[in-house]
Amino acid sequence: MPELPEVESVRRGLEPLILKKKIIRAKPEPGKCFQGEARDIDGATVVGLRRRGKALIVDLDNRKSMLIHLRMTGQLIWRGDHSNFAAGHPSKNFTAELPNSQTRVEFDFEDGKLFFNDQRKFGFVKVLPTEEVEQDSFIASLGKEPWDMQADELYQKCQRHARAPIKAVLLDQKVIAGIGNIYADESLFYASVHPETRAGELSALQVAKILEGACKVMQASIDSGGSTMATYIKPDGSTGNYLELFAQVFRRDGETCKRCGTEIIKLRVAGRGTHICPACQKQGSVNKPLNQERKTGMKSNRTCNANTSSKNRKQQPDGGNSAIKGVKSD
DNA sequence: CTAGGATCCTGTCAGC
DNA sequence: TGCTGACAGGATCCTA
Repeated sequence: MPELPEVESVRRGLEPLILKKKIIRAKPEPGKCFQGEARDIDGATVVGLRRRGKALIVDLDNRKSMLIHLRMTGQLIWRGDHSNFAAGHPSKNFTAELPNSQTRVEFDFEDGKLFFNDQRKFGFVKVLPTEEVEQDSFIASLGKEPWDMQADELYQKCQRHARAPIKAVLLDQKVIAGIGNIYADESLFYASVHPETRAGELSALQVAKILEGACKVMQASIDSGGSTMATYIKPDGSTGNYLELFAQVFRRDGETCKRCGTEIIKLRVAGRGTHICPACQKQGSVNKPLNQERKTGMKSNRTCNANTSSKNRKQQPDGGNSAIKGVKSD
């Protein structure tokens, strides 16, 4: 499920491949996945690739732009004469023969083809005048990028959504842009906050910690390439899960917490599958944050908090570690 | 106004 | 083996 780091990986990966290149022809499949006029793209040259939240914006030299949203299962796959690149929702399409049944738009360039694939048709490519991109209803309503947001600003927004579970607030793109289900879970684990905690009950310190977690986890994911072909297809040709590179809780239910060894569990919060360490993220522990800590000293859930200073926190637990669990290596 | 549920869509997988 | 239903979850729409 492409979130901010995945879209940023798409942007960075595609930029050297299609910037200043001419789109000879756009071939959209009929349906909602393509909005606007394909002929506005034909013959245009790409002059910029931008990202806002989870949206990718491709600017063309004819004052038109393409607003691309991958939603849940979208992918952008480049097949060039001299290069290949794929990113977005990891799937067999990264290496499959294209176009296929999931191809929604095909862009013919002079030296390659770009495929917009989307299994579930939730994503879209929208062609509109460049000057109208900022006024697009989705773009205009987006909150700030995590790294542009101050902790107290997020705290104020939490107060505004005081009765909503913090996870729902984090997923709200109007509050903060780019966080999806994966990074919401990871950020909350980082901050040792239970996802069902009402946003208004969080201390300013906890909100700051959540924001710090979001920035760190997403940055680490961007640095490792997000869900690109390179992270999905292992060097030996087998398919792995890019989440293994950084996920502490997401989709790790049944496995043990890397901090305390407790079994990760899955629950449903805000209508989403949600993964937590029940020991590190205790519900209600937020109601008495500081004074209880001071009184009782190191409680069990406090030990999980040990990585306040990122010093002892290794970026990537790679190197043939135990994180590689269900992946068949045969 | 907010919170929460249904909706869109298709492929996968568990269970019968 | 083959069918059915639950599930995946980003954003929007609708309801209370």
